[in-house]
Amino acid sequence: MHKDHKETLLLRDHLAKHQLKLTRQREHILSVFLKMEHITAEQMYRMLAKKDPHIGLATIYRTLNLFCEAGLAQARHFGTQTQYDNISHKGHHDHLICTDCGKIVEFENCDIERLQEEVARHNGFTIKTHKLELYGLCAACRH
Amino acid sequence: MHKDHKETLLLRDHLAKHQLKLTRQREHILSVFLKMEHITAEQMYRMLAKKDPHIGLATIYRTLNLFCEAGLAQARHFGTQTQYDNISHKGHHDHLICTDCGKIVEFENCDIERLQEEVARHNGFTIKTHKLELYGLCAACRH
DNA sequence: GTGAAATTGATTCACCATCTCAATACGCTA
DNA sequence: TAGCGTATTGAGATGGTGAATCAATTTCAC
Repeated sequence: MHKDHKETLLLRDHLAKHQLKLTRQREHILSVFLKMEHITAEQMYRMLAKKDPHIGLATIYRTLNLFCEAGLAQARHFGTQTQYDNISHKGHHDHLICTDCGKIVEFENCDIERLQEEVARHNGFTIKTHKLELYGLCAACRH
Repeated sequence: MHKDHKETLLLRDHLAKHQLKLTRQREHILSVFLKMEHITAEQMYRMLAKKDPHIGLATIYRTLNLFCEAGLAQARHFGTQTQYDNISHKGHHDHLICTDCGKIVEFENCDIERLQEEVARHNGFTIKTHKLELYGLCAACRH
């Protein structure tokens, strides 16, 4: 008996509800996507090139947007590119960025997240995701 | 006696320290920028067209990036465009953004800022600035 | 299996931001 | 304030991301 991921079922469900079809390409893209916390279309393209060299970039963009509509992914603009975050990876990371040497430290802080929820509720918003970046000097560059 | 904005002095200081020059274009762009809380290069271009029709888009992009380096502005990618935020509008650094209609609510939360300092100190960083964006649905778009 | 309808992928397109480079403006020095 | 070295400008070219096009192909309900 073959057991599918929760996300696979979610996708099948979305496809069925919208008269969409399950294709070889969509399966391959999903299987790569589920392994990653976040990915860009270009990254996906390079990763797929090994197994299935003929999947076009257009299909990847379309499919990642489909994942967003199906509730599996979330698009986030980071620099000039779009990152597609895997929603099922709940551990969000925020970034400390050194403006001098470019070093990046990832962190997570529950108290901050709780306060964010509070702010959002106070303004009538329901948060889906967030981006927090702290810019400054790391210990090494302060001297 | 002519009294300059704090931001004008900050810009002059940055220019002097980096062997850069104060030009008519930079002055015009600064004067428009200071009136706004945030602006895109395109918006700036249209606003300047009235007074100084021959300022090129390239110059606007270069100058807004210069403002970022001088600590006057902060770039933020929203949708496909880049917003340049006026940092001097203190207490309006952070944003609640509706992913459906694009509505932006600005907020400030001292507790969050204090926790950010704490996280930074814990990692040996000294914060100069930060960027916090919460994405979700506003009250109207939730239904 | 058959056929209507969705999907694919090579390519083109649209858009934003940056780069190029000759012409020009700034500002230091005398 | 004139002269000069250097930064800046602006028009256009360039690059890079993501979306649109459309003929050929694949899926799936029957």
